[in-house]
Amino acid sequence: MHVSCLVQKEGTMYHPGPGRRSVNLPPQSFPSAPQYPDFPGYHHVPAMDSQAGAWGGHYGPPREDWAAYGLGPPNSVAAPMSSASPGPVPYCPPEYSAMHAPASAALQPPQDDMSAGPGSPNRDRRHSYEWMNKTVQSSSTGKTRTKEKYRVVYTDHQRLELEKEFHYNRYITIRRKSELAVNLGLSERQVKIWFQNRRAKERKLIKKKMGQCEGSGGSVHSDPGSVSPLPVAASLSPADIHGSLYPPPGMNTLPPMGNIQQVTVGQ
DNA sequence: TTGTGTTTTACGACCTCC
DNA sequence: GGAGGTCGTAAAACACAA
Repeated sequence: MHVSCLVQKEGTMYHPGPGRRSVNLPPQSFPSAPQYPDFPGYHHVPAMDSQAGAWGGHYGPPREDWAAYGLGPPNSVAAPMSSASPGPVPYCPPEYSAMHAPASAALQPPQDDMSAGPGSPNRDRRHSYEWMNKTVQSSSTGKTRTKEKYRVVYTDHQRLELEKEFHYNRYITIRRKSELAVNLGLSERQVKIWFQNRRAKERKLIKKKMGQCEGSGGSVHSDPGSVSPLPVAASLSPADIHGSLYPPPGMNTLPPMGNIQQVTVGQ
């Protein structure tokens, strides 16, 4: 498979273009300095570079969608972290670093309202997460619904920061999860589920695009060793952090959760 | 408008790991 | 047992054509 095939298409996913769900994001610039001081385990893995596939392949080409976001390190939203020690450099593919905007300004404050102008599709979403403190039970089905509404729509700012975090790392650490939850006004559970859904979405997209590539004459195996067919293999997994190969292609493996906790807790 | 298809949250079931 | 993982799915939110 040629990853570019995937990237090209995925690039439209969050592109604030004329397509549906135009996010109307304001221009933002984020500090480019590597962050994640709390997570020294996310070192850059040279082996992944050599594989030209993991991140490099899948996310190699500059993504216009992220450029449109003023792509930067994902945790720029976490103002408290900016004051933390720089710490070890997290995993960051060269291509990603190259895309970083100059560290001219920190992330603007959550401007949920900013992008929700009269014509913004967000105008109805603002503060859509205010319901979040209730736990109700569905009267009809008996299913427990943790919220008053079945689901809420996250604000563009929330999604942007989550996407940035995801772009930076497919697996969020406990600590980052907590920080994101606080900074975005979400629960940790929501952040966790968002990442789960996001990974599922990526897998789905890649699966779909793999089929398209194959159908269009492209060979999935044309670049052996460059990238795993599974997106999870293209991400930095907790096991990668510890230098192990993860996951075996096509294997429904789970990240060693204990590793995550060991890495993130108590630092 | 309305109907339809897609995407986005949220959950449950089941799994592995500690 | 609890944590978080994937997978499948429900249903709201959304985009768009008719």
